[in-house]
Formats: sequence, structure tokens, C-alpha cells
Amino acid sequence: MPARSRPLRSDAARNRDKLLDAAIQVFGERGLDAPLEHIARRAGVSIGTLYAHFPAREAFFDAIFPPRLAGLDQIAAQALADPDPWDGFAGFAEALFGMLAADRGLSDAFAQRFPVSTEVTKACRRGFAHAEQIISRAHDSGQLRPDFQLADLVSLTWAISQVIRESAASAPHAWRRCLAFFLDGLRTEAAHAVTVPLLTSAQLTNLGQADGRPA
Amino acid sequence: MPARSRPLRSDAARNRDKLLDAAIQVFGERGLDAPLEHIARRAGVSIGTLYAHFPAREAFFDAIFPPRLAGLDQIAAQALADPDPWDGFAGFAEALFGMLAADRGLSDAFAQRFPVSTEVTKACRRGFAHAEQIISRAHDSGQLRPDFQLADLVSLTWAISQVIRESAASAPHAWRRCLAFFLDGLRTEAAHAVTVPLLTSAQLTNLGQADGRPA
DNA sequence: GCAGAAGTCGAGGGTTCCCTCGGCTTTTGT
DNA sequence: ACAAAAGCCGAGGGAACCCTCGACTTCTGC
Repeated sequence: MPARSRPLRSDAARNRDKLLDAAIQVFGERGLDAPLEHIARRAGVSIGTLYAHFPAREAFFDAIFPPRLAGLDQIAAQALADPDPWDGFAGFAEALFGMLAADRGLSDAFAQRFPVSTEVTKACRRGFAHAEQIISRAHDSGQLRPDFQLADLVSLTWAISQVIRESAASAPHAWRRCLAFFLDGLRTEAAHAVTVPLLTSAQLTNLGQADGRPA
Repeated sequence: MPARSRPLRSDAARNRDKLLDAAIQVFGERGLDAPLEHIARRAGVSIGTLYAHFPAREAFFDAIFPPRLAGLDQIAAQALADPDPWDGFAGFAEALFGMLAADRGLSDAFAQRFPVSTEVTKACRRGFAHAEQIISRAHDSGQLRPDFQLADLVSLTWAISQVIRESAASAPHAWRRCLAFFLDGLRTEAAHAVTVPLLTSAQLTNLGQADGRPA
């Protein structure tokens, strides 16, 4: 991704910023499928200008989400720094979903509810790489049930994201309750045998592509 | 709901049936927001005829889902008949979500992902009334953690429905794993204190109205 | 059979969103 | 201050869906 040969003209740079701000707001309120016209209007710019800067919806995603998802790195670092591996794991989950709860667009992006840019996918993968460390630390300490795997965190993300979306308006903390129950089921001493196989690795690779609807 | 004064003409009755079959298929495949034109086409009938029989999308829901949701009554009866209240509860959850997993339209309807008819809402409420009995039996036996309430089952429904939708195509049983973890967290002996309040009763009453998006 | 009731058809107007493109305006470098 | 480059505008064509309505077809009872 080479920088532009010439820098943006000053008015153009200003418009780009206004568009980005508007996009963050609008995606945050209505989700990633919000009409681009709304973004242009909120930015006080014409639809043509919007397309000049961001030729596709995806281009917004690339510009908006990777920096925001970088917050994950901090969260993960904190989790790994926690002297108690279980507390680190549980705190990671809470902080992660707290991030998603604060921004509907982010939640959509992370749960891959919309076809999303490669940049976002990369950022999510980085998040999962962190998660893998956090999980295995909690496994090693014997606190996290051994049959809980990274792939299960993907399911959990889908699940909690949905609770966040459904209850955002009327009970913005409902997801915390749900997560607390779930976490209690993840402690080693709570574990009962589970016979259902993991998500396939093929599915993990396809994250964000299959959404279950035939074309 | 008075029966029509005159019975349907024979060709009309046939078309109605074809439409209903097509609607079940199409909703099952693409969700409750599938284009009505697809239903008409699959039924081999024109869009005008579709509207003559079902003046609104809701009319399809009323015709399709209440009978299907009646399956819930059986599932609930079996749960209450189980000699072990915990097994009854867990079996109820598995059977309920199994039903939803088998039909995307049903899952949409039950999770109230779309504004849905009053008939469907009634059927869902009946389901929750059953659930309440099952839950309190499991409470009384001391096996289900006391802080798990009916409202939490609503969250769980949102959560698992989403896992079902996301993984339907590539890993149709992923939700079972998720549910198993969750259930382990619901046993009394797994419980750790939860401080987050329940869904408000106002929200339960509004089921299916608020979806968090501003108009 | 036939008349009229009942049902069917599909073109077409409305809406919302997508995205493009040619003409106009602003900025920039000199 | 001026030309050229850069950027902005918004009408408008296209697609997907919604739903209606008047003309046409089929069934039903006699």
C-alpha cells in the first residue's frame, strides 16, 4: 500500500477526515450496512465526493477498523500480564466484548457479519493469535477446561455479539450476565464431557465468507 | 379469526397451498426477509396472486409458524416428564435449539429478528411459559443455579440462534458445543456470583419490538 | 352451456440504495 | 493573478424490492 505520490490537497484532506468521522458515527449507530448516502450527508459532502475518497464500502472498513482493533493488542497484553491466568482469560473476554458493545460497527466487523476487507480480517486474526496465547496459559494453569479451544471463542463471539445487538437499546449490560454464566461453564471444575466436534479448520479459514445463505 | 364465509375456490386453494410450501422453503433457506417475489416464483404463481392470498409478509408468518411452534408443547411436556429435573431442563434447551437449527425461518421468528405477527409472539410466549415451569423445577431440585432466570433464557436464545445462523453452512453442530459449555455454567455447583442485573421486565414485554436500531 | 363471481396476471409506479460521469469550483505553484 | 491540476457536485441510470390495479381467465351453480 504505497503512499500517494502527491499529498492530498488541503480541502480534500479535510473532506476525507469529515467522511471518516461521519462513517464512524453512522456505522456505529446503524451497523455496517448503513447507506453511504447517510455518511455523505452527515459529513456535509456530496455522494460523488464520498466515492472519490472511498471507492467502496470496504475502503471505509479498512480505514476505520484496523486502528480500532488495535485496542485489542493492549487488552491482550493486560490479560497476559495478569498474575492469575484465569482472571487474565476472563478479563480478556470481558474487555473484548466491552469494546464490541461500545460500537455496533465494530461488533459487526469483528463478528464478520458483513463481507469485510482483508485489512479487518488481518486485524481479527491478530486478535485471535493473542487469544490463543491467553487460552493456552489458562489451560496450562489448569483453570480453563481443556476442551475449550480457540475455535470455541469464535462461536462465543458470535453468540455474545448477538446478545449485545439485541439488547443494546434496552438493557446494555445483558451480555455481561450471559458471559458470566458462560465463563462459569469454562472452568475446569465445571466441565462435563462434551461430544460435539470443534469447528473445522476449514471454517476458521473461511471466517467471514460463509454466512449460510445460498447465493 | 372467523373462517371465510365462502370456501376458497378449488384452484385458489391449490395456489394457497403452493404458496405456503414455497414460503416455508424460501424462508427456511434465506431467512424471513427473503423477497416475496422469490416465493411467488417458486410457487409458480404471479406476485399479484401472492398478494391476493397473503396481503402482507406477516400473513405468511401467521400461517406458517404457529403450527410449527406447537412442536414446543411436546418438547416441554417431555422435559417435565423427565424424572431428573436437570436432564429435563438441558434436554429442553437442546430440543428447542435443535428445532431452530433445522429451519432458519423458525430461528428468525423465534429470536424475533423481524417484526413478527401477534400469532407468532403468542406462540413464543407459550413456549416461555413452559420454560418457566421447567426452570423452576430445576431450581427446586437444586441442580440449576438459582440466579438463572427466564429472562436469561431469552439472552441464551439470541446467542445460540446466532451461532446456528453463522455456522449453519459449514459446521451445523457447532451450536451444540456452545450450548454444552453454557449449560455447564448453569449447574449450581459451577455458579460463581453474578452481579449484572436481569433483563428488565419492560424489555421482556417488548420482545420483538426493540431491535436497537433507531428509526 | 352460461353468466357472474372469484381468482389470476403482470406491467408499472414508488422507494431506497448503488455508483458514474461530465461540468464546475477550488487550490496550488509560479 | 492565472493556468493547470485536483477535487467537488449532484443529476440520473440501474438494480432490487415493494405493492396496486384494471384487464383477463377460470371456476361454480344453475
